[in-house]
Amino acid sequence: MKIVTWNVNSIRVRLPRLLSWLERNEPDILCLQETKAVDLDFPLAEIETTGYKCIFTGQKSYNGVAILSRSEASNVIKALPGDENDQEKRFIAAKIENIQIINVYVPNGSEVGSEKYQYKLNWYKRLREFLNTSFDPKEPLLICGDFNVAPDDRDVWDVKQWTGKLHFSEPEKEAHQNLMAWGLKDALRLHHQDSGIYTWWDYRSLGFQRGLGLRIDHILITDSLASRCSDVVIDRNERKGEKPSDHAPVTGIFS
DNA sequence: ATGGCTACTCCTAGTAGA
Repeated sequence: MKIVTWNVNSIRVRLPRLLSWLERNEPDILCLQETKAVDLDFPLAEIETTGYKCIFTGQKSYNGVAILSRSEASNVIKALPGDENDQEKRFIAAKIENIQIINVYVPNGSEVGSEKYQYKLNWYKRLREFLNTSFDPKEPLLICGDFNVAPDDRDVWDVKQWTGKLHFSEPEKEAHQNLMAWGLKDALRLHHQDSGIYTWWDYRSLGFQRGLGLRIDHILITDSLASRCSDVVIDRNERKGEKPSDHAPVTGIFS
């Protein structure tokens, strides 16, 4: 069973690549972030022709999340509790194939110390509270997405350069650790310990060509799923060629 | 030393991303 997270950076621009990727990789569940389309503009018909079911919530210009799946999703939730009126569409969750799936696009944070940075830290905190009140870490639960945090020194291309910077500041890393402490494991780190494994590369600065990236897209799983997880693979090839997203798809493989 | 690109919008310049 393959469960994927991919920040597509506009589902409309990325649709040809998305459809091609689906056909070649046949994931069971695909969590997308930054769809950047209101629900009326979401390319549902094109996706449904592939045979995938799809749930989504979007807004104009920014954010937006979706889950594609082979089998039907149930218990769909499209906002964190209390955020039902928040314009920022960053959260979608559902039960699929007996696994509780939570797909998130954590706020970027803009600048350390800014209002948006506080919103990011607070968003993390509310996500943790949602887990506390809604689920049990003994359940098979997977939370994935673009977390906009590089968890440790191995996940940035230059520790010295990134120290204290957005995505790698101590409060952000603590917020991420606090989320994990609910009872989650970083699926990729169950299988790979190397530094320099990235999921995002800046369009500017030729980041990809120079090997300068960050690992900010994660698949976090409870123990009962960790025991079923045989590997996590990052599709770096998808960052190449015509009109790539700046993020690569990250695939968790489960028995 | 800087900044580079991409995608968005009541669109051709300003905002945001990370």
